[in-house]
Amino acid sequence: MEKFKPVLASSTWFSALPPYLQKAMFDKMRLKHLKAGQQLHAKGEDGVGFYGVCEGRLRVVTVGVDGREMLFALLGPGTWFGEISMFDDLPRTHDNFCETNCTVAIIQKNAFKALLEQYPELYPHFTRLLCTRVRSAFQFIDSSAGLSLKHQLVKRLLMLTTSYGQHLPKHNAITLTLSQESLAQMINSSRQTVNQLLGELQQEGLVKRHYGKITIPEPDTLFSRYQFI
Amino acid sequence: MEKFKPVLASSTWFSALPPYLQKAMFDKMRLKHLKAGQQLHAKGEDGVGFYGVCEGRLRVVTVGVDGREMLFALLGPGTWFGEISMFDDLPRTHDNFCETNCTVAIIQKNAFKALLEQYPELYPHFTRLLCTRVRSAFQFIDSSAGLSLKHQLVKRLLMLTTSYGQHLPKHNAITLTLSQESLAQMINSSRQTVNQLLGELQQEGLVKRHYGKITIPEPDTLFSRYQFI
DNA sequence: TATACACTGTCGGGTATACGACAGTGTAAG
DNA sequence: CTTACACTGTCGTATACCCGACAGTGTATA
Repeated sequence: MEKFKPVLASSTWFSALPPYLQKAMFDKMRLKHLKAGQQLHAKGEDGVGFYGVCEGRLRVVTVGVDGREMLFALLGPGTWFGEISMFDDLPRTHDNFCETNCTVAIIQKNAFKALLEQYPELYPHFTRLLCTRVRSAFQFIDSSAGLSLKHQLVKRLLMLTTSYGQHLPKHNAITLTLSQESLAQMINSSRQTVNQLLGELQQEGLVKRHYGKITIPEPDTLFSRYQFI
Repeated sequence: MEKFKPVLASSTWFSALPPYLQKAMFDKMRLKHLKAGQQLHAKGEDGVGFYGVCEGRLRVVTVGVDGREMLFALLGPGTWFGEISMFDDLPRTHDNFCETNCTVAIIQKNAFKALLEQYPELYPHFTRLLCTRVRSAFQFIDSSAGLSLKHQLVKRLLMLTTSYGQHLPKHNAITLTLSQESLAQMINSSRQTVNQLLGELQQEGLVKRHYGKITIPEPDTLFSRYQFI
């Protein structure tokens, strides 16, 4: 447990909590280990807790009426999630699988509510968290509606660089570990089309394709080239 | 002012507030009148207040990089909005225009923060509101990603019936007042295609097309036919 | 080293949908 | 009644994208 505290505290959200609240939350946590491929929770289930990723990577997925599954987000170490069902007592919004072996910290619903009761000053912090959820959902909508696939792709790449590379200086090269297939699922496209578009971006010198990886030499350049116009 | 209180209280969110909190909020409100076409706020502006619609209808819009604008939501009487910028002090997320002449109630940011300070028991109510925002954003994403246009269209129609017809029994016919053009903007499609798809739905007996209106004789039937499968 | 497997790169045909064009129809104002 | 205008209904063409197919390449395991 002790060894994961720095990871959990690396979240920009969590690190804004005053130390005594961080401690209060740590005290309510329990660890859970999951194998690759295992499901943490399913869409429609009752939410049983609030989670933080200690190690490994989780896939957040929605499955459309046609059975195709869309990759909604990748959750890496230091990511907190699952608070929505804690506040409105409604079912989970997404399916959630382990991509690798994972360790997650859990604060059970009872413990969560007890925390809020004991420390009502937590509320402003959670409203902040909810606001970031809404804003990233809106950003997601912007990026998946009405734009050409190429723009969608670029936007998604930039979202991935900021969520994974937030501790790094932005002007450094960033290498994303994900297959073209996964990228395609994120923008509801096909692997072949993604390959094609990445090829174009590579010719423009904005990305490099590797086996199972994509590197972005200068995220800023990619941003300024495609975010506008 | 007095005459709009019942409208503002008809919101399911607001009506869940205990009477003394409703009164506290009413006391902080001021009315503002706007002409058709006028802009209430723009994406990127600082948020100056929390709003409630008294009369008229507002259009919430995002404009993509290609300049095409997407209709995000229609806000009718009894709708509350604008709380996100109140909590995280970041810019507004969308453009916001009056479709008709409108009257809106405003709680200025200062007054809003004072309210929260005086009545911290408001927090759980606002977390509830934020949760509904996140959930409806997720629903929006589900409905605009990876589904056939026909499914997207049906989902959007059903969303519109629930947001406008929430006081009516669900099994009654509902008539939506919006052009096929507006519908097309909502799902990032073209008027012609929407016309075509509505034609198919009409042949299936699920909707009727009128001049500037669409009626859905049995929302439940439409739901059960298209929400699944 | 050999074998299996996952991922990438590329081609070509099929399809959904955008978009221009134009005629028809409801509605409002003089 | 006439005129203007917004909205609807329906073509045909162009095109972006999906998807099957298959060869090539990186990575892991025995």
